[in-house]
Amino acid sequence: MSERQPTDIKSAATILKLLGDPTRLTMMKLLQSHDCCVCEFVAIFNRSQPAISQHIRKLKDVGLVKEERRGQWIFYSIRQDYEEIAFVLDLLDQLADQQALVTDLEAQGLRISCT
Amino acid sequence: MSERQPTDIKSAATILKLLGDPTRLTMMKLLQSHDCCVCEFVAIFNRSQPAISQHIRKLKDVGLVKEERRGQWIFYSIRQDYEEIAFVLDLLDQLADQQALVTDLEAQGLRISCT
DNA sequence: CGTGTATATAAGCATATGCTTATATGGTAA
DNA sequence: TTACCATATAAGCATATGCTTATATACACG
Repeated sequence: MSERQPTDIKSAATILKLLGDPTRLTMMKLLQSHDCCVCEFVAIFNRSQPAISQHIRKLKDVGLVKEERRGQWIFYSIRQDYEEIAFVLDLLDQLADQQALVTDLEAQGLRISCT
Repeated sequence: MSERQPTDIKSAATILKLLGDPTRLTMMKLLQSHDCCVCEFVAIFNRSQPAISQHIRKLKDVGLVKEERRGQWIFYSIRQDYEEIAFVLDLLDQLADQQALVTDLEAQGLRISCT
Protein backbone atom coordinates (compact mmCIF):
# COMPACT_ATOMS: atom_id res chain seq x y z
CA MET A 1 0.00 0.00 0.00
CA SER A 2 1.85 3.08 -1.19
CA GLU A 3 1.56 6.44 0.53
CA ARG A 4 -0.16 9.00 -1.58
CA GLN A 5 1.86 11.92 -2.94
CA PRO A 6 1.05 15.29 -1.39
CA THR A 7 -1.07 17.55 -3.55
CA ASP A 8 0.57 20.73 -4.73
CA ILE A 9 -1.04 23.98 -3.68
CA LYS A 10 -1.96 25.15 -7.14
CA SER A 11 -3.77 21.96 -8.09
CA ALA A 12 -5.48 21.89 -4.74
CA ALA A 13 -6.65 25.50 -5.04
CA THR A 14 -8.06 24.79 -8.48
CA ILE A 15 -9.98 21.79 -7.18
CA LEU A 16 -11.21 23.56 -4.07
CA LYS A 17 -12.37 26.56 -6.04
CA LEU A 18 -14.40 24.28 -8.30
CA LEU A 19 -15.85 22.37 -5.37
CA GLY A 20 -16.46 25.55 -3.43
CA ASP A 21 -19.92 25.82 -4.92
CA PRO A 22 -22.80 23.96 -3.26
CA THR A 23 -24.25 22.76 -6.55
CA ARG A 24 -21.01 21.38 -7.94
CA LEU A 25 -19.99 19.93 -4.60
CA THR A 26 -23.31 18.12 -4.26
CA MET A 27 -23.05 16.92 -7.85
CA MET A 28 -19.70 15.35 -7.13
CA LYS A 29 -20.98 13.77 -3.94
CA LEU A 30 -23.91 12.26 -5.84
CA LEU A 31 -21.64 11.09 -8.65
CA GLN A 32 -19.68 9.19 -6.06
CA SER A 33 -22.71 6.94 -5.60
CA HIS A 34 -23.90 6.61 -9.18
CA ASP A 35 -23.59 8.16 -12.61
CA CYS A 36 -26.04 10.94 -13.36
CA CYS A 37 -27.37 12.59 -16.47
CA VAL A 38 -28.14 16.25 -16.87
CA CYS A 39 -31.89 15.85 -16.51
CA GLU A 40 -31.39 14.15 -13.18
CA PHE A 41 -29.41 17.10 -11.87
CA VAL A 42 -31.97 19.49 -13.28
CA ALA A 43 -34.67 17.70 -11.28
CA ILE A 44 -32.64 17.45 -8.10
CA PHE A 45 -31.38 21.01 -8.00
CA ASN A 46 -34.49 22.51 -9.54
CA ARG A 47 -32.33 24.67 -11.72
CA SER A 48 -32.41 25.39 -15.45
CA GLN A 49 -30.83 22.97 -17.87
CA PRO A 50 -28.22 25.47 -19.11
CA ALA A 51 -27.23 26.31 -15.55
CA ILE A 52 -26.63 22.63 -14.85
CA SER A 53 -24.80 22.09 -18.13
CA GLN A 54 -22.49 24.97 -17.32
CA HIS A 55 -21.61 23.54 -13.92
CA ILE A 56 -20.89 20.17 -15.45
CA ARG A 57 -18.72 21.76 -18.08
CA LYS A 58 -16.48 23.25 -15.45
CA LEU A 59 -16.07 19.89 -13.81
CA LYS A 60 -15.37 18.31 -17.17
CA ASP A 61 -12.91 21.00 -18.25
CA VAL A 62 -10.53 20.20 -15.41
CA GLY A 63 -10.97 16.48 -15.94
CA LEU A 64 -12.96 15.67 -12.82
CA VAL A 65 -15.81 14.04 -14.68
CA LYS A 66 -16.28 12.28 -17.98
CA GLU A 67 -19.31 11.78 -20.14
CA GLU A 68 -20.74 8.71 -21.78
CA ARG A 69 -23.75 8.51 -23.99
CA ARG A 70 -26.37 5.89 -23.13
CA GLY A 71 -29.23 5.95 -25.57
CA GLN A 72 -30.84 9.33 -25.46
CA TRP A 73 -28.92 10.53 -22.44
CA ILE A 74 -25.43 11.53 -21.60
CA PHE A 75 -24.33 10.21 -18.26
CA TYR A 76 -21.58 11.80 -16.25
CA SER A 77 -19.26 10.01 -13.89
CA ILE A 78 -16.17 10.75 -11.85
CA ARG A 79 -12.91 10.14 -13.70
CA GLN A 80 -11.08 7.63 -11.58
CA ASP A 81 -7.90 8.42 -13.49
CA TYR A 82 -7.97 12.08 -12.52
CA GLU A 83 -4.55 13.09 -11.28
CA GLU A 84 -5.64 14.18 -7.83
CA ILE A 85 -8.54 11.77 -7.54
CA ALA A 86 -7.53 10.53 -4.08
CA PHE A 87 -7.51 14.07 -2.75
CA VAL A 88 -10.98 14.66 -4.17
CA LEU A 89 -12.51 11.38 -3.02
CA ASP A 90 -11.12 11.78 0.48
CA LEU A 91 -12.75 15.14 0.63
CA LEU A 92 -16.09 13.87 -0.61
CA ASP A 93 -15.97 11.00 1.85
CA GLN A 94 -16.17 13.48 4.68
CA LEU A 95 -19.37 15.06 3.47
CA ALA A 96 -22.82 14.18 4.70
CA ASP A 97 -24.65 11.76 2.46
CA GLN A 98 -26.88 13.35 -0.19
CA GLN A 99 -28.83 10.37 -1.40
CA ALA A 100 -31.95 11.81 0.21
CA LEU A 101 -32.05 14.31 -2.65
CA VAL A 102 -32.62 11.42 -5.02
CA THR A 103 -35.00 9.38 -2.90
CA ASP A 104 -37.08 12.44 -2.01
CA LEU A 105 -37.67 13.07 -5.66
CA GLU A 106 -38.73 9.50 -6.17
CA ALA A 107 -41.03 9.66 -3.15
CA GLN A 108 -42.75 12.65 -4.67
CA GLY A 109 -43.38 10.66 -7.77
CA LEU A 110 -40.96 12.90 -9.63
CA ARG A 111 -38.89 9.93 -10.45
CA ILE A 112 -35.76 10.77 -12.34
CA SER A 113 -36.90 10.62 -15.91
CA CYS A 114 -33.84 9.24 -17.59
CA THR A 115 -33.06 6.12 -15.58
CA MET B 1 -11.64 7.57 19.67
CA SER B 2 -14.89 8.98 18.36
CA GLU B 3 -15.75 9.07 14.68
CA ARG B 4 -15.96 12.53 13.31
CA GLN B 5 -19.35 13.86 12.20
CA PRO B 6 -19.76 14.27 8.47
CA THR B 7 -19.53 17.83 7.26
CA ASP B 8 -22.66 19.27 5.73
CA ILE B 9 -22.47 20.40 2.13
CA LYS B 10 -23.11 24.06 2.79
CA SER B 11 -20.38 24.41 5.39
CA ALA B 12 -18.01 22.45 3.21
CA ALA B 13 -18.72 24.61 0.18
CA THR B 14 -18.09 27.75 2.21
CA ILE B 15 -14.77 26.40 3.43
CA LEU B 16 -13.70 25.14 0.03
CA LYS B 17 -14.57 28.40 -1.64
CA LEU B 18 -12.41 30.25 0.85
CA LEU B 19 -9.54 27.81 0.45
CA GLY B 20 -9.93 27.75 -3.30
CA ASP B 21 -7.50 30.60 -3.62
CA PRO B 22 -3.77 29.85 -3.76
CA THR B 23 -2.85 32.70 -1.44
CA ARG B 24 -5.34 31.81 1.26
CA LEU B 25 -4.69 28.11 0.93
CA THR B 26 -0.96 28.63 1.33
CA MET B 27 -1.57 30.94 4.26
CA MET B 28 -3.55 28.26 6.03
CA LYS B 29 -0.91 25.66 5.28
CA LEU B 30 1.77 27.92 6.72
CA LEU B 31 -0.35 28.72 9.76
CA GLN B 32 -0.50 25.02 10.43
CA SER B 33 3.22 25.16 11.20
CA HIS B 34 3.46 28.44 13.05
CA ASP B 35 1.61 31.67 13.70
CA CYS B 36 2.25 34.44 11.22
CA CYS B 37 1.84 38.17 11.18
CA VAL B 38 0.74 40.24 8.24
CA CYS B 39 4.21 41.49 7.37
CA GLU B 40 5.42 37.93 7.11
CA PHE B 41 2.75 37.10 4.56
CA VAL B 42 3.49 40.32 2.70
CA ALA B 43 7.11 39.23 2.35
CA ILE B 44 6.31 35.65 1.43
CA PHE B 45 3.66 36.37 -1.16
CA ASN B 46 5.22 39.58 -2.38
CA ARG B 47 1.84 41.21 -2.38
CA SER B 48 0.61 44.51 -1.01
CA GLN B 49 -0.26 44.84 2.65
CA PRO B 50 -3.94 45.64 2.00
CA ALA B 51 -4.25 42.65 -0.31
CA ILE B 52 -2.91 40.40 2.44
CA SER B 53 -5.09 42.01 5.09
CA GLN B 54 -8.15 41.43 2.96
CA HIS B 55 -7.36 37.75 2.52
CA ILE B 56 -6.85 37.35 6.25
CA ARG B 57 -10.10 39.12 6.94
CA LYS B 58 -12.01 36.56 4.93
CA LEU B 59 -10.42 33.76 6.88
CA LYS B 60 -11.16 35.56 10.12
CA ASP B 61 -14.76 36.35 9.18
CA VAL B 62 -15.71 32.69 8.94
CA GLY B 63 -13.78 31.89 12.10
CA LEU B 64 -10.91 29.95 10.57
CA VAL B 65 -8.23 32.11 12.13
CA LYS B 66 -7.89 34.31 15.16
CA GLU B 67 -5.63 37.23 15.93
CA GLU B 68 -3.45 38.03 18.89
CA ARG B 69 -1.34 41.09 19.41
CA ARG B 70 2.27 40.57 20.35
CA GLY B 71 4.04 43.87 20.86
CA GLN B 72 3.95 45.75 17.60
CA TRP B 73 2.54 42.91 15.60
CA ILE B 74 -0.68 41.05 15.25
CA PHE B 75 -0.16 37.34 14.85
CA TYR B 76 -2.70 35.10 13.24
CA SER B 77 -3.26 31.46 14.03
CA ILE B 78 -5.71 28.72 13.19
CA ARG B 79 -8.70 28.50 15.50
CA GLN B 80 -8.57 25.01 16.88
CA ASP B 81 -12.14 25.43 18.09
CA TYR B 82 -13.49 26.07 14.62
CA GLU B 83 -16.53 23.93 14.06
CA GLU B 84 -15.21 22.07 11.05
CA ILE B 85 -11.58 22.19 12.07
CA ALA B 86 -10.98 18.48 11.50
CA PHE B 87 -12.23 18.77 7.95
CA VAL B 88 -9.91 21.69 7.31
CA LEU B 89 -6.84 20.19 8.95
CA ASP B 90 -7.29 16.89 7.13
CA LEU B 91 -7.38 18.80 3.92
CA LEU B 92 -4.27 20.82 4.73
CA ASP B 93 -2.44 17.67 5.75
CA GLN B 94 -2.66 16.43 2.21
CA LEU B 95 -0.95 19.45 0.74
CA ALA B 96 2.71 19.67 -0.13
CA ASP B 97 4.80 21.37 2.53
CA GLN B 98 5.29 25.12 2.04
CA GLN B 99 8.00 25.81 4.58
CA ALA B 100 10.41 26.46 1.73
CA LEU B 101 8.65 29.77 1.20
CA VAL B 102 9.83 30.84 4.62
CA THR B 103 13.33 29.41 4.49
CA ASP B 104 13.94 30.78 1.00
CA LEU B 105 13.20 34.24 2.24
CA GLU B 106 15.62 33.77 5.10
CA ALA B 107 18.27 32.40 2.76
CA GLN B 108 17.99 35.54 0.68
CA GLY B 109 18.65 37.61 3.75
CA LEU B 110 15.09 38.85 3.58
CA ARG B 111 14.47 37.49 6.99
CA ILE B 112 10.93 37.94 8.15
CA SER B 113 11.03 41.27 9.87
CA CYS B 114 8.62 40.72 12.68
CA THR B 115 9.90 37.55 14.31
C1' DC C 1 -35.74 11.27 -44.02
C1' DG C 2 -37.74 14.48 -40.70
C1' DT C 3 -39.08 15.27 -35.89
C1' DG C 4 -38.48 15.26 -31.11
C1' DT C 5 -35.68 15.02 -27.05
C1' DA C 6 -31.46 15.81 -24.46
C1' DT C 7 -27.76 18.56 -24.08
C1' DA C 8 -24.42 22.29 -25.33
C1' DT C 9 -23.24 26.82 -26.42
C1' DA C 10 -23.66 31.88 -26.96
C1' DA C 11 -24.74 36.37 -25.44
C1' DG C 12 -26.09 39.43 -21.95
C1' DC C 13 -26.45 40.94 -17.33
C1' DA C 14 -26.07 41.43 -12.18
C1' DT C 15 -23.21 40.35 -8.55
C1' DA C 16 -18.82 38.76 -6.51
C1' DT C 17 -13.95 38.84 -6.25
C1' DG C 18 -9.31 40.57 -5.77
C1' DC C 19 -6.56 43.90 -6.64
C1' DT C 20 -5.12 49.04 -6.36
C1' DT C 21 -4.46 53.65 -3.99
C1' DA C 22 -5.62 56.49 -0.28
C1' DT C 23 -6.63 56.99 4.34
C1' DA C 24 -7.94 55.59 9.12
C1' DT C 25 -6.90 53.16 13.38
C1' DG C 26 -4.49 51.68 17.25
C1' DG C 27 -0.68 50.64 19.79
C1' DT C 28 4.64 51.71 20.66
C1' DA C 29 8.04 54.35 21.96
C1' DA C 30 10.91 58.54 21.93
C1' DT D 1 2.41 64.35 23.61
C1' DT D 2 3.99 63.47 19.04
C1' DA D 3 5.78 60.62 15.63
C1' DC D 4 6.07 56.14 13.86
C1' DC D 5 4.94 51.49 12.68
C1' DA D 6 1.84 47.65 11.70
C1' DT D 7 -2.47 46.78 10.28
C1' DA D 8 -7.33 47.73 8.87
C1' DT D 9 -10.68 49.83 6.11
C1' DA D 10 -12.73 52.41 2.22
C1' DA D 11 -13.45 53.39 -2.50
C1' DG D 12 -12.78 52.36 -7.17
C1' DC D 13 -11.94 49.37 -10.94
C1' DA D 14 -11.14 45.23 -13.96
C1' DT D 15 -12.15 40.61 -14.28
C1' DA D 16 -14.66 36.38 -12.94
C1' DT D 17 -18.80 34.00 -11.86
C1' DG D 18 -23.41 32.19 -12.31
C1' DC D 19 -27.48 32.92 -13.81
C1' DT D 20 -30.94 34.04 -17.74
C1' DT D 21 -32.94 33.58 -22.57
C1' DA D 22 -32.24 32.23 -27.11
C1' DT D 23 -30.36 29.16 -30.20
C1' DA D 24 -27.39 25.37 -31.94
C1' DT D 25 -26.09 20.46 -31.97
C1' DA D 26 -26.47 15.73 -31.94
C1' DC D 27 -28.57 11.59 -31.52
C1' DA D 28 -32.73 8.51 -31.49
C1' DC D 29 -36.43 6.81 -33.56
C1' DG D 30 -40.82 6.63 -36.08
